[in-house]
Amino acid sequence: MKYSSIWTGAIQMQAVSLVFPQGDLFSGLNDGLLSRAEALAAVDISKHQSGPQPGPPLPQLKHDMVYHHGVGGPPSHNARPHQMGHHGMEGLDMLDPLTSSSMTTLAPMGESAPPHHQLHGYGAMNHVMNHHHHPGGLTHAPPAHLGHPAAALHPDTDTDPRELEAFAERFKQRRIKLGVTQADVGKALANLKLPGVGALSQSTICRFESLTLSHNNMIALKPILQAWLEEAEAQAKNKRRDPDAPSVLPAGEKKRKRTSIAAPEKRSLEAYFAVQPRPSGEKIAAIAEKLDLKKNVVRVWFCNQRQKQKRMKFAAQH
DNA sequence: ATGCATGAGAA
DNA sequence: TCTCATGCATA
Repeated sequence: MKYSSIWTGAIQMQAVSLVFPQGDLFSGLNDGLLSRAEALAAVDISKHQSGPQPGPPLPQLKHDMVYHHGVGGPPSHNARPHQMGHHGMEGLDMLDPLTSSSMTTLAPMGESAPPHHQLHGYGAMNHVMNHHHHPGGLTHAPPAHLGHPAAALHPDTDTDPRELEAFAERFKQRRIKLGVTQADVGKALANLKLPGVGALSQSTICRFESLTLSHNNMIALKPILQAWLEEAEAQAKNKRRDPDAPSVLPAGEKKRKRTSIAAPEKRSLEAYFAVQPRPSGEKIAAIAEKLDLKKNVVRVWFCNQRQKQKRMKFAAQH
């Protein structure tokens, strides 16, 4: 068995705050520069705030809060700046995956150019497309109710992060009490037959409970899950359940293969991300080549990374 | 519980 | 092309 921890040796070292000309690093995109950017970024990254990007206009500069895992814990959120796998000196003294190109560590992503059939077979997708207005930019601070509660009337209460957090917590507990799994909830949602609401995956339910969804997503899902919870508890109370189980398990669908990015490459990507969260297509291509990854893989990685930043899990928000 | 991915819709 | 909501696959 292999139970290797990715954070190979958390070599601690003083965080050296290096300053470097960011412009040069990416304007050229040379091997050396890339490596250097990676190395420097790896050390300097402490907490980047997505400031106004010089490139594309960001119409929806929302909040980007720190997140951390460690769900399942009490509602007490801990404030803690997230940190990536800090490794420090590899780029400075040694270990430079880009230039030395001796990354013989592992390369599980063997598919160089397979007939990528992107089918993901599964024909019951239902999107809870809700286009709410954005929280405006921040995660908090409901204006001011001038006196009356008005609980379910306006978004103030519904969008309150603390309310969501509280609900998620309650939801999880009661769900467990009912002896229902996250996957069960997901499927059961379809049985609720609420307009536009179908089944959801275990992933989504899990993320809801752990608040690892975007603020808007949380808000959209809350009423749905709340509805399920009430229904489920009602049935549990009556102790009855009609044995109608449509278990129409899909026969055999093609399996999607999950490419896994090795630790060294991942560290590089994180370093690049620290200096430029939104690299252009060309830069992505260059990075992909350097790391010997498919361009699409790199692109998607950046997309997902950006999404992560926007997730909930407001640590020091309130 | 979370990493990598898809797809629709917005820019 | 990016964002956003979601999901499959997997640690």
